[in-house]
Amino acid sequence: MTTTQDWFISVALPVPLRNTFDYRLPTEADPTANYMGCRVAVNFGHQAMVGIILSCHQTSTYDPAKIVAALEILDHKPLFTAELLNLCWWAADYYQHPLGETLSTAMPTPLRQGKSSAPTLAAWQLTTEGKGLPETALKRAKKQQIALQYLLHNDFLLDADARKLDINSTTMAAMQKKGLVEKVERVPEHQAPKDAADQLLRESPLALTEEQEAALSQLSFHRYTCYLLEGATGSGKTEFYLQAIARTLQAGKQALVLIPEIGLTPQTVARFEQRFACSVAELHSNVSDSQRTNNWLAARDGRARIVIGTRLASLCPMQDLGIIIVDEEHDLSFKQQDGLRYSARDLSIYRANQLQIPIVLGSATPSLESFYNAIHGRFAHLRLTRRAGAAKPPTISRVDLRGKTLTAGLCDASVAVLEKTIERGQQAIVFVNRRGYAPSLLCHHCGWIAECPSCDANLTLHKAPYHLHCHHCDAQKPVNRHCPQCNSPDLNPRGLGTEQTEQWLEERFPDTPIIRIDRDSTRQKNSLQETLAVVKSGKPCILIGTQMLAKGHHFPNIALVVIADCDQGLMSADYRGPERMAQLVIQVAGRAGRGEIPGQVLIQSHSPDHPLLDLLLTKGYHLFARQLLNERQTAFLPPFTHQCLIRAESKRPQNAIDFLKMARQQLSSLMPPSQQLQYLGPIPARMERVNERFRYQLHITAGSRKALQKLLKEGIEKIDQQALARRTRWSVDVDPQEV
DNA sequence: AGCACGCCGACT
DNA sequence: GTCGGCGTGCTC
Repeated sequence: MTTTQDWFISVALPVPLRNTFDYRLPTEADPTANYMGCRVAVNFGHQAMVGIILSCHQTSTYDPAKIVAALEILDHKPLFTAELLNLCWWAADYYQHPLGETLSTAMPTPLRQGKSSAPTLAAWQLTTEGKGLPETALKRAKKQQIALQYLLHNDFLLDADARKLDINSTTMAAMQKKGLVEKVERVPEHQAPKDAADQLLRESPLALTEEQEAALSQLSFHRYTCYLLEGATGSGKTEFYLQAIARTLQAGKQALVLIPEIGLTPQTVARFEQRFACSVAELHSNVSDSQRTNNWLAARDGRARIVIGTRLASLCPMQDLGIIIVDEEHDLSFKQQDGLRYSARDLSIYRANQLQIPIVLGSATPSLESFYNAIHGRFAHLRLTRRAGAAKPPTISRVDLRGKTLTAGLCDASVAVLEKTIERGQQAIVFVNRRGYAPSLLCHHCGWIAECPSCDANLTLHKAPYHLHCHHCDAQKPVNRHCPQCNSPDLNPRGLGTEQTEQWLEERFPDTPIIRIDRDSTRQKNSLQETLAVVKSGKPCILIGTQMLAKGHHFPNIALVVIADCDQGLMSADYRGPERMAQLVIQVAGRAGRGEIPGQVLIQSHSPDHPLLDLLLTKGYHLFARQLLNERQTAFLPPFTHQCLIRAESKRPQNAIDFLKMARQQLSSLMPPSQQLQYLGPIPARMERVNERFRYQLHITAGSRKALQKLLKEGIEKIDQQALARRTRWSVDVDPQEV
């Protein structure tokens, strides 16, 4: 006779430790049950924590006398399916991150904190008073009457169904005030909605072009293939996704759609909801914690048929996943930049492979990694070359800035074209890649520049409100009236920011709406959608914005796009600069001329003859990408090699440097440098000091991914054992995006 | 990561 | 005489 006391569970806890911890099963638990993937509350050290049960066994390698009982098992049904657990295990391993923290990042915050995982749905129920009403009551409030009639025939009105009946929350609130209805929590029924095809679709699909049809016919739904879907803006990528998903849903399986971090994209979601009658669950940071939890659980239970979200959605449990779509796969936001530094794209490729399902990476400007994989046959290459409908590709021209006077970042020639565009009643976009008024404040007399006291960075001048702002540590201070060095009052803004262009254009085009879209403007106004309504109305206006504006919004009346400065990408110290520049140019060009209007793109540059820019504009992204790949191959750079970056930071610079020296020594004693393995560092990070902390890094470049993984697995373990490792704040970044 | 324990400086 | 600085060690 065994009791729960004889059973041990291995628990992963959200601590930066690379081992798991054994506990005894709580006495009330059932030793025959399978608790793998369930949360468990435990005492750990001096505090209570929530961990994930990894396994259950009758022996432990830890001294049994020291093992205490876990407090309580928190889930009836595992939060982590075997599939998700395997995925997280892989991620923890590949990205060298502790498993407990990895599992923790996969969960929505309330679940992390131990809140109940019993999924509930908000619903409305009639009160006794409400039940007494005749069906014909509430004639004067149409929406309320519809709700009443529904409730007289059904026990509950789910919030989700209310939306389908076009009844909003104010209607229900009004009825609640009258005492007719009350709010209740309903446990969702376990339906397996394998609807017939005609019930899945809310609208009929668009007719496919020959090209789309051909691409779609290449998809196989019953085994793993990674497809690179390369298609220009407007070539119908989304329709391709929609029809691929429809076929997946018909087969009774779920779809996962990953999109870049939303700057301006509720549109994508709307498009999915418009097409499909089944439930679409959103998972991104604009969804409230409780809603996110509900959606996460709905995905696990199969109630959500389509999950659409940002990179965090890639770590969501799916009951029966049938396809993964990664839209704008080249987008940097798919790589997490702290904690578990995972790439949602790469993780999803692994996931699709494990599940033996298709995955589609879509982009007009594929990342060099994906492009390389497509060329070498690891990915299936699908191409959509034609713009759907009447839209023609825009004309792209370069504006030589050499020797030209610039006003608010624009030269006379560009302003003249802007003017003509507005006169024709059309809309224009001006891209400026820095927010604020000017990236620095300079003393004209002695050359002093306003610097951040905590970072190696200049302070950015903002005018609305008027202050100096550090974009790296967020410090803010009032603008100096006199130079602190020479007391001269002659302090001038230097360089260009979005506010400056906005201000000048407002003076230059007093009768035209000037709309600025960047992180500052969207933070202040919650009414982004209203602002955008002006744009959608099609009336002449000028939009000014950072990259944010380039991401997936569709404005039909944009005739002109001006890129104020594309030189930064060309001159960048980061070897990925040109790739980014090209992606921006092509993406931005896609904003121009999507309706009937022919588009025009002006690229302002001080080096308009730069060979890479020339190649991109005359030969297109494909040949440009091939050229970059050649350069990368010669330079022993990704995707021909694989990199890892070990970062360390400390208030005392020597501390971080010493740690990295030790790390390098440990690693190179395992695998000495060779032609196939290079170490570089410790070297200062691009910005050495941020927020009073000094940052250094060690670069490791390896010819093979396998070798790099082996080195890291063994090396990190050794590094971890050193005393220095505990004193230093350090992290590992496998496949870094930013070097 | 947290948190406690522990051993040295400026304060009521 | 104490409050509190952060170095070191530990967590099943």
